[in-house]
Amino acid sequence: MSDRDEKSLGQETADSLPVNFIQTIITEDLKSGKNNGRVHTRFPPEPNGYLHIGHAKSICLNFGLAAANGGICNLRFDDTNPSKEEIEYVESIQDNVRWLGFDWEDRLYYASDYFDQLFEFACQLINKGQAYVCDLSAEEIREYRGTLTEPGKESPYRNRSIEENLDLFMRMKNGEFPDGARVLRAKIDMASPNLNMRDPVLYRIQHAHHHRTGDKWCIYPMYDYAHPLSDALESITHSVCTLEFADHRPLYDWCIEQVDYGKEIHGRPQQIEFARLNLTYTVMSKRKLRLLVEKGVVGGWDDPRMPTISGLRRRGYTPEAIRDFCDRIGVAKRNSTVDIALLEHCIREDLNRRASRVMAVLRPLKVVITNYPEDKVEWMTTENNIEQPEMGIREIPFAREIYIEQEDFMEDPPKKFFRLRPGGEVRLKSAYIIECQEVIKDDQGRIVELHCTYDPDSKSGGPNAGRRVKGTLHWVSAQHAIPAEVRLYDQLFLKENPDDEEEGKDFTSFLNPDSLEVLKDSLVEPSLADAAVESSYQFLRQGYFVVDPDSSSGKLVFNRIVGLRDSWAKIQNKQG
RNA sequence: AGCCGGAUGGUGUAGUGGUAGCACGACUGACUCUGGAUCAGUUCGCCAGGGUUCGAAUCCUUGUCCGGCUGCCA
Repeated sequence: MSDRDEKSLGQETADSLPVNFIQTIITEDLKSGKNNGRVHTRFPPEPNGYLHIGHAKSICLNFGLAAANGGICNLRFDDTNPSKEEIEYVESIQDNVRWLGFDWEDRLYYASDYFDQLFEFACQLINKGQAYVCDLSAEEIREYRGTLTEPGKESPYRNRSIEENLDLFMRMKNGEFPDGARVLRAKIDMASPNLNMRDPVLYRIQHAHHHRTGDKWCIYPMYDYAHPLSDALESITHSVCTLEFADHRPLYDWCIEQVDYGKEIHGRPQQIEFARLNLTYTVMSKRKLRLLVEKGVVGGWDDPRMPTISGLRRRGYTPEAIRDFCDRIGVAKRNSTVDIALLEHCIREDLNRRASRVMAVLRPLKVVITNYPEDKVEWMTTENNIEQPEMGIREIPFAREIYIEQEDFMEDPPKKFFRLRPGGEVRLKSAYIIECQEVIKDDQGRIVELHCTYDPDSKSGGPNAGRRVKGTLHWVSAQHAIPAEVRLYDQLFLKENPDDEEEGKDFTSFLNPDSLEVLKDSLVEPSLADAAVESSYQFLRQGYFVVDPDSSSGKLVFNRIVGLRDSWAKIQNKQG
């Protein structure tokens, strides 16, 4: 593991990476002796969808902060709404967090673990006169709440007796009332400028089957009530969440303050908000991602074009690259949109170091080397990673008939085209220099084959290999190459900010129709025959590719993770 | 309109009263049996006005702009 990898796991933060404002708060807390020097964070996903790269930021932050300060981090499922949550999601979330490289050890919790205590706490609030059962309908509650500028008005049920509230709440719990008939509300302040404090709902009736508690409950606590108290019960010290919860912090604090959950032993958690991650050319909301899955725009939550952890994994991103990315984007309170190019940089940097170089021809063009013996096969030596000599060398077969990339030949090339042209010379990587003698075309005038000659004196590694030509091409031997399917992925959206939905358009109208191109007739060098699923390679001169789980014995499928930086493409763009 | 946040190069992020830095991108050039990688270099910034101060991105003030909040979602 590199230095950076260790750092991002939090074992080492002292050097290089700038300290974020949350670490500053923790450092001060540690100095002042707050929480007895404990640092305890949590990652609290709701199991209603797959995790995405934005969650990775939160995961790295929470686990990283804990580890960097000698603390611990819990994984807790915020499963307070059974109508939206599923077991599939709790499993995928655990997989994702583990795969990213984080370990919650024995601290896997569910908000539903606390339903009994949460119920007791609610009774406690009722007994203190700080909560009441309200019979207003959802619409009435909305009307009574007032607006941003006008205060709300008190519910007619606000001053029920403690006994009546207790009785009603118990009967809510016992299933005597239908969904929506009554709620339990906190008695705070209907005139508060903060709408969250205008007697917020604490419990609602929902006759729904819960994936963990089954049919035991038909009342479920709201996030604003369950979250602070779950934090408290887990002795969380720093409860890190995203910006939109800042307005809820007074309510968070109210719950912590009013409920007697054992502050002496559990302490008081502090909520701290940071800005969620946005990425160019992608959407991040679970709702929109789910829509893409449900409408079949993509193949599933793990489609390689999705910004989900599962999607990135299948695309070929590594945990190291994702953690590095999360380290680099920083943590602040200002909303911002990170350039997707930074994510791509991170995976290129990681794979450049680790991936073996191999030869693969995506769109094959046949080349016959006319002066090369018919039956001869030479095994050429080539390095697995020229910058990492310890990764070793391997042998690749060379013969009279080979394939090169279609785009590496032009009959009438523009300026600065360093590849093969009629009468031109080019080196075949780790083999010989060849010269193009003849272009063979079919009836329609399409180029189907090239006849070339090779310079026997130019063999790579040989005594006379020093002769230089401008271009070097990758290739595969026709008789040895194995077929492969290659899936070329591109951005899912054409618009930099797909959330910016202009008049009448929704984000799906910005979808990139060419976000996936499937190549069925690609050819790869024979050493790849047994390539394992999820192993990644650099296809020389082209990019990084990973073996997709759709592969089976005899049928290799590769996903393009990311292309190499391509200065030729830039030149072409400039030339128009 | 009320409350809460926030404004530093193209993007992200440091700097907390003393020379505005780092990363990504872009652009030059060197090197190259990957038009990759690497190396060297260039370009570009403190939202605006006023004030405090020897000195302000930083403190005060006024304004502007941006984001969030009116679920029995989280």
